[in-house]
Amino acid sequence: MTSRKRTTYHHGDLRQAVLAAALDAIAADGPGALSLRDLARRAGVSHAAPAHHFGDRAGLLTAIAAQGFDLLADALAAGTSLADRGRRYVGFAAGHPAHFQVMFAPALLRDDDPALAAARERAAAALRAGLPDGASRATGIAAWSLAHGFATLYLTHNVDEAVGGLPPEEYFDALAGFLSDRER
Amino acid sequence: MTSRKRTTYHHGDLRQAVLAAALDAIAADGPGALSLRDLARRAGVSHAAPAHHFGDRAGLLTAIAAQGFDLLADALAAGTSLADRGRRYVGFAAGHPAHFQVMFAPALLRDDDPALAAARERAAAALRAGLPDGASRATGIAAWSLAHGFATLYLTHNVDEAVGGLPPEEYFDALAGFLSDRER
DNA sequence: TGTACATCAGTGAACGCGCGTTCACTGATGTAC
DNA sequence: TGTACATCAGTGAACGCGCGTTCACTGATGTAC
Repeated sequence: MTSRKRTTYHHGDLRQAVLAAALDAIAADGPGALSLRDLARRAGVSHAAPAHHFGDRAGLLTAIAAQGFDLLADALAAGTSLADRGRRYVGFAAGHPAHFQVMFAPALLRDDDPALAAARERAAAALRAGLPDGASRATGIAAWSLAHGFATLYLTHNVDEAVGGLPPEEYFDALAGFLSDRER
Repeated sequence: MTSRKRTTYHHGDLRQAVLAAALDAIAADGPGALSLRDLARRAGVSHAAPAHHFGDRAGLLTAIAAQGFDLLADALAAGTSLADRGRRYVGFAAGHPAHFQVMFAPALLRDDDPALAAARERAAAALRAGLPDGASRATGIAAWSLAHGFATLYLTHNVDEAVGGLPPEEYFDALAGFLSDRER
């Protein structure tokens, strides 16, 4: 998302450009390294401009997290089974690593943001909807933990060797088989 | 770990004091917020002192991660079964949230640090040792993912409601039952 | 079609702040003799 | 037991830097008439 030189005074879609720059920066260096001035530089815009759209760092990260939960909800909605939703969960994390990191870094977010809460609830509903009828709450948490744990270990390079070059969601198919649908 | 007023010029064990202050700060605000000057303040010591022991922020966080992997290896070593090791994994995360966060934040660490690599390998060996004879590599990754995912979701307050006030490792006992020991 | 005006996005200079780093230093400790 | 000396931990003043924030501004856009 390197910006073409602007010829007009107005950017056109600075909000999107800043979001995209932020996702790049987070994927490269983690969310801790983010500064609004750096994003302005990346977007080719004056240093004070990003604050116009997001207020501050927490506002920007909160917007990213909300967008992430929305994307996750969308990805899960098309799932056909519990295992398929797990696969999609992992695919989302691998495809949107910056979103995923920020979504689960509560110290960086404005937890009281209504858009964030709404998106989070959409995603939670999509997760619940994947469970077979009559499944216990623990079943859902086990499935979520398995997918979330694998996604996290994958993103932190703790399972590179086992996964090899495979798309991680394919490797996850094998893992999903270990989850029995009732307690033993 | 609020420091008593020192009466001697030398601190005695500044290294430990800085580590303890760092763990407090990380547990409160996440590892991104950490600064060496702040830690010096918390430890009641001049601002340049922490650099004496750790070099810089990455050095300090790397030391914390290495210590964390050692503690994890110790905790796992006493485990008696795969489920018990899962329980201990979760107990470790809940009892050492700052260590746990830092251990799995590769962007913040010096990945080439030999002490870190050694501690990480100790922990990995302890994880592998928990598997039944002849278990597939996928079995191990499934078990690790389940425990790691639950620990992460717990620490990020995503399963507060389900866990209630229970120690999370107790709640995890129920989850471990969902993991069958062979692929279905 | 033209003009006036409100609104909004982005600018750029200025500020104060906390940070990491450097460096000459000082106080404490341990060891050699 | 005493003294000299090396080593090491911690000090504190100074520096330059990037940051967020503020503010008066300017350029572009849309709407009313």
